[in-house]
Amino acid sequence: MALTRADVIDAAMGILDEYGLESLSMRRLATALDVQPGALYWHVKSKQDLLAAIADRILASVPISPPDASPTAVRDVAIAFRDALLAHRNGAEIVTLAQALADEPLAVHRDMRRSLEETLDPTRAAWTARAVTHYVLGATSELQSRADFTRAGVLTNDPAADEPEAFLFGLDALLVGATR
Amino acid sequence: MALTRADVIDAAMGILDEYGLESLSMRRLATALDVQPGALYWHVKSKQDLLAAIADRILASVPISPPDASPTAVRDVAIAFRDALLAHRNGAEIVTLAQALADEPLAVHRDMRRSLEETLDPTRAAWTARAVTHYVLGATSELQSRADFTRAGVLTNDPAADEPEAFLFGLDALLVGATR
DNA sequence: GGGAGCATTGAACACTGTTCAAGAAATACG
DNA sequence: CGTATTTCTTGAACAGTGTTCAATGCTCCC
Repeated sequence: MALTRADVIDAAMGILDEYGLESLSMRRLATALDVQPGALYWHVKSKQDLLAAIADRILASVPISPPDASPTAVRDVAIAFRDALLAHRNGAEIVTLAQALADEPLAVHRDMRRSLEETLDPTRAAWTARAVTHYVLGATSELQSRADFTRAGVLTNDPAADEPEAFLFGLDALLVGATR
Repeated sequence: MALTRADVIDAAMGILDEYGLESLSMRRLATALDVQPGALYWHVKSKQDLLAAIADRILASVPISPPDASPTAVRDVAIAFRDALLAHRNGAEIVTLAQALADEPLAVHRDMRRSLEETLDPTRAAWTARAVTHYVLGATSELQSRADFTRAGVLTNDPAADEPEAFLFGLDALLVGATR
């Protein structure tokens, strides 16, 4: 049976979760699929294209909040955003990369922005959504890269057991400060 | 005259500012210094070591706030932090990388934390300093990567002319929310 | 002048992403 | 059925990456 784009992305996410982003090379992916490296380029335009597809998959589990968003909708979305990133190794790094290369903002960003427009003017809503996105990606990136180093044994340091609490503190501070 | 570690870092920053991080390879750096690639490894342990040194240089211009820090000290430091990042192409990306690989927090982070301890308990001060660091790095990273794409012509989109205002809005929101 | 230590070379190793003519396999059509 | 067409894969190569290391040059001090 012939390879599918979905197969390629599936296999890529498998390598990602098991061995990490730094091990995800086109050659390794090809080997995992029992195929020559060149074959991948029929299903995927480039490695960046592949990473963008992976980012989409990672973010697919973030629910879209309903139009009649409650005041805490943004908070909930941000938490779901973080959870989605944490569900896959190097999730935050990949989404950060993909977001930087995309010309459209992330769906989760637009969602938060829309929710915020219920209580803020459009400009401030946009600014706040951007701030929350940066904060979530930054905090989660650091957490995951520390986890990577701890795994590799180069960091014996405990990777912040107070992280969930610290994350919520910063998130709430941002939201309270923006909507005060 | 023999090469110096400082020479290597100087040349690296020259390439960085003129051609960007993606062009900063050890071979290109060696060529710029009229030297074989292997010679660099006498002055620099690895490329990561080089990037860490560059990150230090980038952050060297951020002043250390005095011990008797005023209430707005954190805000000033965060602004100086951002300015330092913006002073060099891909500054935010490099510092993010270096920070992830370092086992000690950034000096600017410790500085903000110390200032915040004048008005917050140590735990919240630490959380807030981390949040601000993530926010500054995230916001500046996005700004600079958009600038990169605009330079390359792949993005005709205007890279957010309201950026300084948006940045300050998010920063103030975070600080007000954390110290309310 | 000779020796010690600092600095550089040149070549190689093991990778990386990507391209592309050529061929194989599957599908559609007369 | 056979042929033509599209879909997919191969194998090989290209141009680059970070890094290592024996051999060699250079400089400075005794």
